[in-house]
Amino acid sequence: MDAALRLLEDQSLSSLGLREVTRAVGVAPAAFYRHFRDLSDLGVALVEESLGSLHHMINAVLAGQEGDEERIEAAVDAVAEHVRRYPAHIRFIARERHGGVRAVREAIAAELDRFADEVATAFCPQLPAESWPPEDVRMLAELYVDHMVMTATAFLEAQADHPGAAEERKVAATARKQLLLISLGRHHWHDE
Amino acid sequence: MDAALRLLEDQSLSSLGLREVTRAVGVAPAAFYRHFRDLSDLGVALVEESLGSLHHMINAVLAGQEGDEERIEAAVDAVAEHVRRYPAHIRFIARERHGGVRAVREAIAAELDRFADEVATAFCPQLPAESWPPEDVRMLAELYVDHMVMTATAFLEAQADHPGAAEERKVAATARKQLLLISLGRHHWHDE
DNA sequence: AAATTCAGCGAACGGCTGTTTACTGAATGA
DNA sequence: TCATTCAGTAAACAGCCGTTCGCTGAATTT
Repeated sequence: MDAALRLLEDQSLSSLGLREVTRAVGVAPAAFYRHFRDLSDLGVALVEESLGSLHHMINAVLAGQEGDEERIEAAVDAVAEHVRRYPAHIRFIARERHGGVRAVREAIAAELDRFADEVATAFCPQLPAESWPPEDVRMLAELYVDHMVMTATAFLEAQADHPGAAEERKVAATARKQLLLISLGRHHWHDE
Repeated sequence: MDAALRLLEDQSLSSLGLREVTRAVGVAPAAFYRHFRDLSDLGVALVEESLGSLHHMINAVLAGQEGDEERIEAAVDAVAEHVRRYPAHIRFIARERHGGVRAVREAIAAELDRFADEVATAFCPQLPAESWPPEDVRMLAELYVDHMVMTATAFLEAQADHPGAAEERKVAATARKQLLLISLGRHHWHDE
């Protein structure tokens, strides 16, 4: 799986060859079948590995009980740190989220749906129930999850194009402002 | 290009074969080289075709001088209609935006940057200049562009999973609410 | 009318692909 | 201790891949 992740840094899963993977590991092609049925099978395994670590990070941020701006700061920093530590994982997710392998796409979509559930239940107690019906909470959670993915890929491109930290700081500043803007909207939701 | 777009509906560009394209057209493999140097060359041509039509649509919506909610309605409807009309185009963009072919990724990023420029200049006259420095206008424009792409791919998945119009209406409702929330945040930007 | 560009042709090139087969030796468990 | 699972092997299979070559006929230009 590590070898595959490395190869997937500059190609997509649907063009990855089985032999290519075994060659990178230093193993006979047939040995692949001892571990995976398919390349798409390997793909869904990589989805679980890649989104598992992100999952822990998200929960940690969600558990913090700070105010709006502190939480935004913590979330953006956590995403930045995660991207710095596991760039290949999140590159894989960004690439295959709409990629050519159906099973992998569906695995990612299901996992991101679970993320949205958790964000929704984390935000629910903080929102006045009379102006936040469940479907509105859900739409807010989806906005947050999509924005997180968006921000993560922006960090990725920043560190790919420009190893220096300048571009990275610009991405962080933009992400913070966008989250602040969403927070403002959230506070004025349904108050005419 | 039409044949390639058709083949790319269920695979990504980096796994598309030159012979595969020529076979779909009914032409000898060597004929490909009369039109494109590479498959990535074909890719950037497809980017221009795909984002060109979207471009016109966006400008039409931006030119409309209605109020907030009317503009949101018009924008979401226009995106929905566009996805219905050119699903393969926008699927291609979603897939290759973070795909395995560098040149294509860069072409898409450059084009979306131009989109953000246009959104920024369209919104600029409506925003009080004292609370909206240029970089804040830019971050707003990027949020809108990313949300548009996000919404378009959501429509795509809705019509792929469920040919009926029910799922599609749900996506539209969510997108409208998210844009409304962003509008609220925009109106309360920097007013403590 | 002659010359030139153009798009396409068939054939060939070495090289890489996924998958199956039967076999091997080490680790594991009863 | 003996049987079984486990991970890996080499070899072979047919088939597809991108690319190059010289040639052809139509369209276009001069």
